[in-house]
Amino acid sequence: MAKLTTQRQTILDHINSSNQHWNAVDLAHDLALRGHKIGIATVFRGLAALETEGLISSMQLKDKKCYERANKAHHDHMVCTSCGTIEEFSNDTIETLQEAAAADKGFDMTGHQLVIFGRCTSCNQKG
Amino acid sequence: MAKLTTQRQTILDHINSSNQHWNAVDLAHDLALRGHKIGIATVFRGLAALETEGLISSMQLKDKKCYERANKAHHDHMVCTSCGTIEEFSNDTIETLQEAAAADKGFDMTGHQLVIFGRCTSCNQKG
DNA sequence: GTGAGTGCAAATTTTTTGCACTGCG
DNA sequence: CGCAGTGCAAAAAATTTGCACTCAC
Repeated sequence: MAKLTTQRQTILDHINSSNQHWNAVDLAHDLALRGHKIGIATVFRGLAALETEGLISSMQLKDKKCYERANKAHHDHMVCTSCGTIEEFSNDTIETLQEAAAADKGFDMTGHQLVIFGRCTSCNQKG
Repeated sequence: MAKLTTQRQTILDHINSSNQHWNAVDLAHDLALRGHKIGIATVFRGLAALETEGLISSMQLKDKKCYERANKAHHDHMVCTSCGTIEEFSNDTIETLQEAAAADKGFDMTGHQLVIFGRCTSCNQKG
């Protein structure tokens, strides 16, 4: 069991008190703005430790890993390619079909990642 | 319309004549082994150009972009976390449900990425 | 000769690592 | 003391970019 140090507590609180998806760099920057200067390596290691403990979850985008609160039901993500907004959605049928597809190929499925790209409602309205 | 130079032709032929998923670095290395030394930047630019022309397709993993032949029906990927093998699968129902989920959120869906992680058959047998 | 393409090396970006140092039990 | 955690700076790894050079039309 990793230690929940002051820095990690700060990181955890910040993630828990927001509904956003944070990547290490942005989170470190935002914390610094609020007076919590934490070394970037500590943020990376802290996030990994918190995820290992199950205190936060993550999703991987091509260029960065984003962390979010853990107390949510499983869901997948929709990313707006225009403004970067991340929305969540879930569909049990899709989940089931994925398992079936894996079984069909003899895969012992351990996880999956489904990301839908597109333009969100507000970006669409802006043209 | 980009030019199909000697280098790009070489890259294209290599991808078309194999059923594998290539990332730029591995492809450049493999081509070099076969006597086709192409600068890594040229490989990156060539792959991007070929994809723009629709001559090859790609999938994005967290740490690298993999290119494959374009003359295939749409499919998603299953990646073995043990040996790195990439298998393909497709499921129309999943595709449809994704569109429905996007529409439900008011997203103008432009693409998606579904990757299933797990252990492939042969890795499972090895224990 | 003009513009796209090439190759090399330097720069970028995200994340990891080495290492000396700090803090708590 | 013993050790996990921290911070900084250097290292990795994939990809991009600046720039001089080459080549086909």
